[in-house]
Amino acid sequence: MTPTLDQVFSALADPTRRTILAMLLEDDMAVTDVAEPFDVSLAAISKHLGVLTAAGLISQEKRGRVKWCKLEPDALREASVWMQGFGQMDAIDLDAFENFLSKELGPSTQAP
Amino acid sequence: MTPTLDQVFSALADPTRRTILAMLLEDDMAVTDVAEPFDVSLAAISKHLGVLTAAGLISQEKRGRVKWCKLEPDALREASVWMQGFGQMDAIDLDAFENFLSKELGPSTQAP
DNA sequence: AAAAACGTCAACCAAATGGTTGAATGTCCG
DNA sequence: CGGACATTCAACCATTTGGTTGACGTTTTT
Repeated sequence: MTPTLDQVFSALADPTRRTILAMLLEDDMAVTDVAEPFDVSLAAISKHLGVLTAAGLISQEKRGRVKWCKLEPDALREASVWMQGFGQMDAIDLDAFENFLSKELGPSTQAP
Repeated sequence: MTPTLDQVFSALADPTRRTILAMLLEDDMAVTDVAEPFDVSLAAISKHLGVLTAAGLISQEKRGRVKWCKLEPDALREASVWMQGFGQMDAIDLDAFENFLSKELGPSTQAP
């Protein structure tokens, strides 16, 4: 089931979860190691990881007794595109945008 | 007080609020007019607008008995930058962008 | 085999969220 | 002035959220 914008944005709304994502930017991590720097229980972190997984922002793979957490940055794309619709054009690839425009406004599709 | 990433992302996590933002993309609107298409009470919409204002995503200016709501897209920048840190966002998904244009702005919108 | 490590589950709790209704406030108009 | 309109406030309710603790099932280590 593809995650919704609701899931992605509300997953990002929690500072603990954003920190976890930033940690995973460095490297894949086991659940216990993700939990280590935080001042909450392992179970709480396990729940956060469940939310991030449901939102598609990370994936989890169990190898032996260790469950590895891996960042899935592609899940941010849909949300990023939504935001860019509000004028954050400096954030997008202008070449790709021009390419899009020339395709849309090309000779055969030009509005009368 | 500058809004936090928490406030921005959790404001964006609600579909009603995202729809309101998309409506304000077209034009400034009065609270009553914002509420009109939704199937909830005016008070509920008023609360949503309060959340959006606290997040800095809109501003509200009272002129006479009418309170005008105006999109403040700059508030998205901080959140957008945070997401950019996760990479692979530079090549915008053109299909998704087109989808945004047609879905959020509506088919009646015409290019100038 | 027993112990330790890894992680989740279940039950519970407090606080936040999104919704309702009805009264209250302010403003325009006849 | 008095009424209609625009918006918020206050009190309330159900659900969700983020947290806890302790028990539990697996896998590794000794």
